[in-house]
Amino acid sequence: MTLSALADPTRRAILARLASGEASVSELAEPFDMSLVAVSKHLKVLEKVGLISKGREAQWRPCRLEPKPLRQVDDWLENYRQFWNGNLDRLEDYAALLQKGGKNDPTN
Amino acid sequence: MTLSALADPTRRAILARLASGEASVSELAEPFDMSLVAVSKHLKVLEKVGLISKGREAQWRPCRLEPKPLRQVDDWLENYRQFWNGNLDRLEDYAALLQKGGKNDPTN
DNA sequence: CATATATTAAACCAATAAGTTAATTAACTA
DNA sequence: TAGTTAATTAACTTATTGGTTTAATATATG
Repeated sequence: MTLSALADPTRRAILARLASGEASVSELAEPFDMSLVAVSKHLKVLEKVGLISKGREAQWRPCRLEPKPLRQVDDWLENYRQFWNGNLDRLEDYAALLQKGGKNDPTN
Repeated sequence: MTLSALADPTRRAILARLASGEASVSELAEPFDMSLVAVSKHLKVLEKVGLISKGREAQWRPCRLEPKPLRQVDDWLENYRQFWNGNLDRLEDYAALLQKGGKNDPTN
């Protein structure tokens, strides 16, 4: 679910924008060449998987980044990180490591 | 692309399997309750984004995990890692700054 | 050669995703 | 109260996705 939400470039751009602070729906929509409604739907997707939360301030719904799902992706990646930053070269070693501390898939 | 490929649980399970060593298409398909053809298509998706590569050995196509795209995801996550492994909740601090009319740089 | 095995290709189908426009709800403002 | 702004809901269209079954392509072996 989280990874599907992250699969869309518009949604990733929204997250990047929110990394520099809260923004309302129309502020978030402004850079994109699509309707406000479309952006609102993207925000709903992000909200459903917990990547953002929305507040209420008069008629605005300030959105903010919620990092927990991203941290879960990071945790999931941990299973594979040994493949590129490790000193290991052989698959058998990876297997041993994964047997020992492998995490299950937290992202679906 | 990469994230869309990772969005499917079957494909993530395939990657997890390949983390413990090469496997043929039918070996990879065995655990799943779907046709071999379906798994073959999943492998094609993974191959297209570079998450796996296929060799040739007689009539078998041994698949192996290719870590580069995963490392790119890891690099992308780096932009957000500050939000959860820092010693302070930057988002809440940033919100507080905005309330006071503070400046606009979340990275210092 | 004939047949079995491993895999891919082609054609098809149902469900989902991403977008649209039009209508609706809610809150502020003159 | 009337009108404007912010955002969501509803209904719809089109493209993509994930699966199916059947057919084709290689490769190995009796």
